[in-house]
Amino acid sequence: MKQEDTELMMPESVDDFGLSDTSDKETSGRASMTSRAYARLRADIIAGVLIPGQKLKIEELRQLYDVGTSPIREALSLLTSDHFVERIDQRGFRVATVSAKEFDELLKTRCWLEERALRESIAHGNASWEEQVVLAAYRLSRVPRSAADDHFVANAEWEVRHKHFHVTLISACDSTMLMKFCDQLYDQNIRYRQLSGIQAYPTRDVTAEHGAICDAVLARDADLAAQLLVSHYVNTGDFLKDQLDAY
Amino acid sequence: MKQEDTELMMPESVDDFGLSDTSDKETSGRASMTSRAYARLRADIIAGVLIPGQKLKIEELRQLYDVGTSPIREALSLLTSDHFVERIDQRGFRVATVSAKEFDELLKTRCWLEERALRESIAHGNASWEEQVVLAAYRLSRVPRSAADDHFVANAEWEVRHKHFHVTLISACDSTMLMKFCDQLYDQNIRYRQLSGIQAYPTRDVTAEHGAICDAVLARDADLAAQLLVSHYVNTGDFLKDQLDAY
DNA sequence: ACGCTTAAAAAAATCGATATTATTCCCAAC
DNA sequence: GTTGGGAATAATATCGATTTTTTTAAGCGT
Repeated sequence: MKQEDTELMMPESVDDFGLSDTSDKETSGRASMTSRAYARLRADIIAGVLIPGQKLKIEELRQLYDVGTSPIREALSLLTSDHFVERIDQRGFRVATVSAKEFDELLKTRCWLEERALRESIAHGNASWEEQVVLAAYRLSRVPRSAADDHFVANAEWEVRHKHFHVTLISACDSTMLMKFCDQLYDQNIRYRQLSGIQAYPTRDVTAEHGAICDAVLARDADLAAQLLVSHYVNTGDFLKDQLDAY
Repeated sequence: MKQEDTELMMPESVDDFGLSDTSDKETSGRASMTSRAYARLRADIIAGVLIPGQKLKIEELRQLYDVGTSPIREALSLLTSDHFVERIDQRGFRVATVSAKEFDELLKTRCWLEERALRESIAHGNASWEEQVVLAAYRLSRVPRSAADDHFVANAEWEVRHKHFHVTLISACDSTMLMKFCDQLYDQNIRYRQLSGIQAYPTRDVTAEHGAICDAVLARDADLAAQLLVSHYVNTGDFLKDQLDAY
């Protein structure tokens, strides 16, 4: 469980969904202006507060987040590399656009990368990794997917644990780079999930799917685990795709 | 041959090795300060002028490249996401460190991603893609690997065409994201190649390897093509690894 | 009314200065 | 001789103002 990411990250807003890994890092109230701007912008983009394609005017953001131009500009530069923001020649920044085509690519690419990462993890993971997987799966199962019983309301704690489960699955793949790519794609996917504005539970039993993946992993059945993981993503993807006509 | 990358890039220095894609973009002398700083810093890091781990003092860079602090800072932020620069808490920036372990991971990850991308390209590429591959292979073969006959001197034109060949191979994979990841890893790899300071030709016939890959691709033999491509990378990797003790 | 040129407004990019934070170095105390 | 405190120094992070560039609007002639 090493923490090699020195990048700036400091969760602040509630909609953050554990995307900025708050794990074992100094979570003191003190944070650089750049980090704060970065975290808030990112959260607002993922949450859909900032609409895809929307112009991001420096002066507006400056006043909104109450910081100078430099931190805003730096945060936007960082978000550009995360593909949450697009920089236009000499015309400033805007929220990254979304499209059904891009979502397809995203889903596909995630499957390719996560499958590879999972297979490597299964091949190389040790006992400690197994335990971490079990623990992450258990913790995820202990929390309801929705914050309300009758209709769907995103449960922040479930989001955090869900991400942690998926990160743990591939954490033994022995490639920091691959893990970072998967992380990036995961976050992109969450954005699409938010934007699709799902209101209803999916009908399938997501918890059972997680359990099945966990079992296959513990049995070191790479083919089965990979197949289950990919279906898990594709199913969720198809579910979202239906609600993604707006873009 | 679409150009979807709106990111800032503007080749300036000679050591650039075609890493910033100058393809069909406005290559006028006019470029933003940020782009210039970005391109030059990047080139200097890849070329090894800026040593791994070296502190990057804003004031120094400001004077060296003759721009204000903001563009420098923004360029460094961008390079941070490219993993060419590391940002340390509140202590500024430094050139990303290198290590044998990281190189191993890099090589491994490249193989995984490029194999997937190549297989997808072979599965989905059309006639136009085939023609582009042939053309890229031919152009690469028309230029010597070394600028000098007796000892090895990097040939900028070969570098450009080599990259273009590899980009073309996977250009039909239908995933912009995957292509970007591969691009990133390619550039990281070039940095390692530069740092290793190779002086001699590799004994194997690199041109022949490219030809073989091209043939397998045209025959739509995915297994063979993938195997050849991976060997190509692993061979080059092993060759470099031997000379990488310094770090 | 339409297109072209030009002026005014808005916004982005950049700069230089200030405030903040880390580092260094010296000196005293143990 | 080492350790700890605390200036002095150096470097970063941030801000507000200035310079360019782009966008909008207006004017003019056809």
